[in-house]
Amino acid sequence: MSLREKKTAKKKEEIISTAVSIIAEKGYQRTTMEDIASRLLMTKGSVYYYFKDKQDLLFQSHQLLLERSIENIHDIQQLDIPITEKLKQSMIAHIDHLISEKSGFELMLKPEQYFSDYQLQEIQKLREDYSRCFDQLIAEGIGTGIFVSLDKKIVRNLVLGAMNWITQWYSLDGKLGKEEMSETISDYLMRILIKKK
Amino acid sequence: MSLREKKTAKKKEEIISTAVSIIAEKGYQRTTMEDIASRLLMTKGSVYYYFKDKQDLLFQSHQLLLERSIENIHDIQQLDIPITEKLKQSMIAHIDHLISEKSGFELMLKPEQYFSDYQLQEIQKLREDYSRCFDQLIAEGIGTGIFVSLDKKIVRNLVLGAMNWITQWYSLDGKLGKEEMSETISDYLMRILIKKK
Amino acid sequence: MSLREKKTAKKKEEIISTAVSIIAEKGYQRTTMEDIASRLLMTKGSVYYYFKDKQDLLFQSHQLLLERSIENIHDIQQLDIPITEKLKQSMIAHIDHLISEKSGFELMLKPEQYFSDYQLQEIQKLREDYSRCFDQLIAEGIGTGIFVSLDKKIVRNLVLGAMNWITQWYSLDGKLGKEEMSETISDYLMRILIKKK
Amino acid sequence: MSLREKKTAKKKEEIISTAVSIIAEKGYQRTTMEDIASRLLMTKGSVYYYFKDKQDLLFQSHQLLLERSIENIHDIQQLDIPITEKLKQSMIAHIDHLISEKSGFELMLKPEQYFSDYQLQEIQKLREDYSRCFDQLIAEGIGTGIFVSLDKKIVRNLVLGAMNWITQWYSLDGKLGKEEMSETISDYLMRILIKKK
DNA sequence: TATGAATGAGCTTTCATTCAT
DNA sequence: CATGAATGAAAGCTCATTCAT
Repeated sequence: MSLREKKTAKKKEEIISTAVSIIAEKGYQRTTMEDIASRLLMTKGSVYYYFKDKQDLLFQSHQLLLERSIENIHDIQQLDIPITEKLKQSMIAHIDHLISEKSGFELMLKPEQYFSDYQLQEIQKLREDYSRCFDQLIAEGIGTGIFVSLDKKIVRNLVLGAMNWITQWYSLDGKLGKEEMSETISDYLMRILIKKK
Repeated sequence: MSLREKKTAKKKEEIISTAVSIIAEKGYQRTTMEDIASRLLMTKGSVYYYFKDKQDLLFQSHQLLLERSIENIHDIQQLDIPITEKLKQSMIAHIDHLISEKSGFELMLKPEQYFSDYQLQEIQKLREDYSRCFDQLIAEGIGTGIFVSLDKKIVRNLVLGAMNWITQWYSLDGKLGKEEMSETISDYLMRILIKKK
Repeated sequence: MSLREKKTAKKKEEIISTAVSIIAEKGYQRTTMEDIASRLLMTKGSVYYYFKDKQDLLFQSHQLLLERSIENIHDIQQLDIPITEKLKQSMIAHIDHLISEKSGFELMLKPEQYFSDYQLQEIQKLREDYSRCFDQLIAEGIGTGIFVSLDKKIVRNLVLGAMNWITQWYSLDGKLGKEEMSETISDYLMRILIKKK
Repeated sequence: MSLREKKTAKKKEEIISTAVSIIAEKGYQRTTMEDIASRLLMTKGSVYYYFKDKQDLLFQSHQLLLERSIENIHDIQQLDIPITEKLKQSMIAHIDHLISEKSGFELMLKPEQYFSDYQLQEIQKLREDYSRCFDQLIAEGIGTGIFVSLDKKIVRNLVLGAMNWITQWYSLDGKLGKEEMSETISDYLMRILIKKK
């Protein structure tokens, strides 16, 4: 990658990161190109130099977030820890990611409204990658007899849903700190899978 | 209520119901007053005869849905069945409501972006009412020693989140029917609370 | 005039009087038929029973006000008092009328914007009638050598303009009462015409 | 001021000047942004690039006109001519300004209907500045014994009112030219103040 | 007569997008 | 590369007016 390309890439990431946070605050529709540009001390025109259009910016933003999430989970899967621990760590990572990015939760809801067919495919691929990570952990747990034998897709969806909802009710000023909260939540959710003696 | 008033009320409900379903499909911002009016074979002007502005229509729609949900739950609470059964039935009712209304999940996310201060208060009141129903069931279960003694607010939020997410992944064309699905999900979620033997 | 006709006439005057005062407050364009109807505890539809359209209501309102002004002046002209006194009284009557009606000063400005050709003619006729009264008084004063021989049309216009402007700056809470104010103003304006000794 | 800024400022003045003249013709409410834009061979959108909204355009227009009027009067006050002459020149300047700009007389009437609180304050400040100029001239004339000792605020208001009304009756096609007319009017109005021998 | 309901033309405003410089 | 300026399509909303009942 040439110096120029690096510079461009860096600028793009800068824009994406700003876009993500504004969109997370205000929602996609309510976020204007002007909002994004002005927070970056740029002009709208410049943003269009880096991104074809608003949707493209959105797409690349979403893509980046998903890729990072997947990396997080992959890293955890490499660790040499018990399966229950792996699943818990994955949950905690998911929660942390959500809270720190307050990421475009909105986009998760109706991606087909925001993305073109091609983009949608890419997004779906990434989502499936992500889901598969969880599925594998669950399957492994069931296989080794540690988890109850439930429908793994349903469990995965329930767990992800329960976690995604957190951004709606968790506020930092509450009594529980971020770490305790993640711990507690993952413990509670693990109860779905853990065998009763 | 006079005949006139009844007719007006009916028309309002008609509009609300159409609005709800279009907003559920396309999202609030993407739904135009024109969209709503034309599906009702009305003109925009007529819709404005019944609702002050778009936001007012949204507010009243959301309010109605919440009120209906609360009624559902209240009805279940009156039943003479064991606490576990009550909680399960409430979950099933919640899921059914979500699926049949495909209701504005979007609005649950950032109500402060959509509603005025006064409206927000009303909405919060209703939401709290609703949450409280679940909290009471959980508290009762813990009190009678049937449920594990977990933090009831957190459990409630996890359960609601897990259910709300359903609209994102559940499609009718799947293998499981609506009833089986609700059953399965509520069973799985009950596992969080049910004591291990 | 039958009873029915009388009732209708009375209702029309009621509407006109309300319309005049709201239009005086808010201006013609900003005044909606709804404003007028609701202050009368009527519905828009009813107002349309009495007046063809908004413009017609405006026209008849304006006409009525002008006719009343003309009557006032005519009455004064019949009095058996010196010419200077007659002119002063006329001024005072004009001022009183303005202040009590706060009447659609706005309409005086660009009648051609508000009225149809036919209506405009009627209005012009009345205005000329009114102006002529003043002109006659001035002409008489000049003829009898009491007033300086100035261009009577110009003087008349200056005097009327000076008076019409009053509504812009005179407020009842000032130090001068309504009567003193009319007195003072007419005195000052008479100075234009009164001969220097 | 950079070249860019100058260009922008010029464009703004261009828009203002067009807006002023259309508003003077048709009134504020009847003037649409489309009217203004199309006379400038622009699109509405472009006008909104320069002015926040219609009201803002109105405000800046009114402000500019007032500022120019004040400058005119200030210039005259600097001249080394007798007080009577100064007052007459000021009147003539006022009349000329009115006729050439046909300025938004409408706005003078009910500014509180058109402007926001902040804007109203600014406008009031300018109006007071302007009035004060006249007041000072009158006061000086009274002080030096050349003018009769009348209430200077009332005289000022009468004089301004008489002049403002001119736009209603003066038409260029009359027998008197613009200059003669201004001369005559100022002479007549001066008679209010000039001492009788 | 009176009215509730409906209509539609017209207006203000927003904003993604383009493009000459 | 960056930007100021311009554009135009679309949206929300208002309101005079009509009309069946």
